[in-house]
Amino acid sequence: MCAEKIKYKKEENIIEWYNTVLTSAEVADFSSVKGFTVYRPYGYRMWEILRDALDYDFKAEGVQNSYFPLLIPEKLLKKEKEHVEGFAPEVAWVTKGGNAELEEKLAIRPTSETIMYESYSKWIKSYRDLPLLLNQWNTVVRWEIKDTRLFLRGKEVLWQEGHCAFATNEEAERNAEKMIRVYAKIVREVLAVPSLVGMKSESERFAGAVKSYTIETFMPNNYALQCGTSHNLGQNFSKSFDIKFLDEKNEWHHVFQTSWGLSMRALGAMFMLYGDDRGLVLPPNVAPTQVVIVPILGKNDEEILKVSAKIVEELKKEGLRVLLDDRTNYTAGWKFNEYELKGVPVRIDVGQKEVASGEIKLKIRFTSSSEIVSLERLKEVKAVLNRVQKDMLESSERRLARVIKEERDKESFITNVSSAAEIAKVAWCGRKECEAGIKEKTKAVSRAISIEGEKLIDKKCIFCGRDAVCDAYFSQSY
RNA sequence: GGGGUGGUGAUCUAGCUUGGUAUGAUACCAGACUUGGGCUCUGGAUGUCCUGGGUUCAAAUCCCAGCCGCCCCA
Repeated sequence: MCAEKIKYKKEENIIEWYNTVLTSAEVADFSSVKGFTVYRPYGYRMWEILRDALDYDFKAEGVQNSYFPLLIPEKLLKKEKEHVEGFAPEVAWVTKGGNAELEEKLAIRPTSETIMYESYSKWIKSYRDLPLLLNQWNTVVRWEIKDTRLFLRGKEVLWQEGHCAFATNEEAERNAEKMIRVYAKIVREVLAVPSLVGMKSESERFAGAVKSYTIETFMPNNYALQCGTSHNLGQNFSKSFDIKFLDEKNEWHHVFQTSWGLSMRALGAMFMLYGDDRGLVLPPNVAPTQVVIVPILGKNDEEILKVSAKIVEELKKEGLRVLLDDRTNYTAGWKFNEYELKGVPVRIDVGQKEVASGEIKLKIRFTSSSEIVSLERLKEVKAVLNRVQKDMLESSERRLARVIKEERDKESFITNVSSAAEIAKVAWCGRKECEAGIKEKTKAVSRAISIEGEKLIDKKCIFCGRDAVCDAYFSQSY
């Protein structure tokens, strides 16, 4: 309803552009609680679509949904040392219940490992109870000091967290890697966002994990954005929380665990990647409205509306998400701009011309081009949407491939990473001290360590010159 | 922590130097007209001018104190 003109250009002021586009497209809004976002129906619908796709794959892996409490007692949170040290600075606390001070303050979950694993220790007694594969869709609160960006950085995050327990390290490792690949696949297929899949370095690893996997996507300015993570927790938590099982030989063992999460941030990455100066550009697979029909009224209205309704009906039969905007209090031109702002992938105008010719034009948001389809062959619309989805993904893949550069020269590496001219792929020693040195020089950290098993592009670490043990990607991060 | 800058109907904003009871646009409501790229017209509703104090016949405007926001640097 409030389509204000976008006064900012994406290239000139991406932050203002981003905020204006998301708020005026009615995706999200700011609330009076600083750092907390309101997700409006149009934006929430996209989350639902992404969520359903993920949930489907989780269930295919045998994962079940569950729900654990929002509040975590302080001593429970403190049970795993590294974990609490990692999260302590950004935990929000509840200290009062009604008027009474609580005896023990309660943390609003920054993540649910601790509260869930307390239950796990009660539920897991035998090898027959394993694997335990649970997920929950919820929100977590992290009191980050840095300023808020809709979807990308907020104090309350909508996400899912999966928490699995296994009898062996091998199973846990397989699960952690499997889930990161599920994330990469869904983000790619639904959001048309390509990502780098890899492992986190020691200093970037999740607090309490043995190994962390990540999918990293990239903003238009080449800054990396972590979109999803999957952790092999080893036995760190099972030892702190005493999660043990008896095996076939009647011997006690601590379980091996994983946790993995993907948040709404992935949508933010998609908005950033595809939006333009006219507004959002949504990939068809995540668009709440895939096709909008705008009747051009004036003369022969009855006929025009009849044809419009028929198109809607046909497209719905094809399983498409269609909207007919027959409001009379807005002009056609107003609607054109409105749906471009909202990023609707395909628009069909139905006026006298179309009624007379029996042909309609599909206006494609992503390419700003048109395509003629006969009213008799509306099934083709679906194919057009699929092609748009594919084109979008391919364009981003090409861009990502262009931005990643293999660096062999230290000075060139420092220069190019410092200025965010590229994402550097380098041979690296993997040491914490070395990463700290790189960070000091370039302000960049490692985003992912390759797990694709390709050969090292060089034998010596790009930065410190010691023996390299991995290929790593370095870039500025959001 | 240091420096800068700002706070005016729902939103953006003019007015502030030189005090005289707040301007314009958008959005909103009603009606008419219109609909092929953000129509037009008429009418309407909406203000603790950040807060408190001071000066003055009179303060959005000047003075003092405070609160809040944003930007830059550490």
